Amino acid sequence: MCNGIDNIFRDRMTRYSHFLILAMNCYVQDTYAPLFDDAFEVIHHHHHHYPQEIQQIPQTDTGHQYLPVYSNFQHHLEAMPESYYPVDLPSQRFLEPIVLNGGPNAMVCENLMQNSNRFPENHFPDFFTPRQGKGRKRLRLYEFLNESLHNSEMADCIQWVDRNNGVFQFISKNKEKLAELWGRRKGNRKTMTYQKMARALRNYSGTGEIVKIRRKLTYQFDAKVLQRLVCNRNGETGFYQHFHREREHFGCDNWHLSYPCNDIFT
DNA sequence: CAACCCGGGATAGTCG
DNA sequence: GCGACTATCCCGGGTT
Repeated sequence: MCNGIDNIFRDRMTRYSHFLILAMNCYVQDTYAPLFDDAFEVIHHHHHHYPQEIQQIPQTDTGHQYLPVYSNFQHHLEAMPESYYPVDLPSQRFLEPIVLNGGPNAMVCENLMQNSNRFPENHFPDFFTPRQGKGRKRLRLYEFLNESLHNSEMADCIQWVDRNNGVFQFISKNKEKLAELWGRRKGNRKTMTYQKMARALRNYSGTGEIVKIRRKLTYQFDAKVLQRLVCNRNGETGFYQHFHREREHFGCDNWHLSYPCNDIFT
């Protein structure tokens, strides 16, 4: 990476220092490896030239590093000042969350809050929003719909009518919500609507991935497409497998507060 | 009449 | 830079 870019990132790397372990935690899961390749190249370079700044990451006498518990990465970074996840540095794993209420840790709180306030608004999501850049296959609408159909939390938006034949139906009340999620997932500037999403679905009629059924809000996957999607899911390559691995990995009920997939991927 | 459906056509973003 | 592909966006109009 060139020096110019490195200079641009220099200040940012300091700001993000306490966030890096979180990023690395994702990195080792391999799902987001492409997203962080460049970032870690910069970090590595930065650490070589500015080790004193990286060392500003607060650390405790237990050898653990504290990361603030964040919520709502998607639009605004909100650090909760009293809740922190200790991170075991060698393994890069989150430990049980703790509450810091002053004492020797007050500095840690203050430091983290100070840093978190310096995060540029709407910049954090850039790190976590799964881009569809080089080397990553673009997410297709029908793949997103298939994902949603297998997500119980989306049952109020989309449901199988005849699962064996790939027939599904949008729920009228929440179809706009699903469309909005699709738009956000793609990183659209404007809000996706059901009407626009349905237009994209109608485009599939030409290629055959999905066809319209003569019933309200009802569509059908092509048999071959459906088979391929099932194979992909069984191959443990889908997002939700990753989603659940992360949940187990963090080993805590409120893991989503520090790694809010619900927001990231919607 | 509202909700849904349809398709044309311009435009945008990504990828090879 | 270019073309293919896919999706977005807007629209007018048809159907249920």
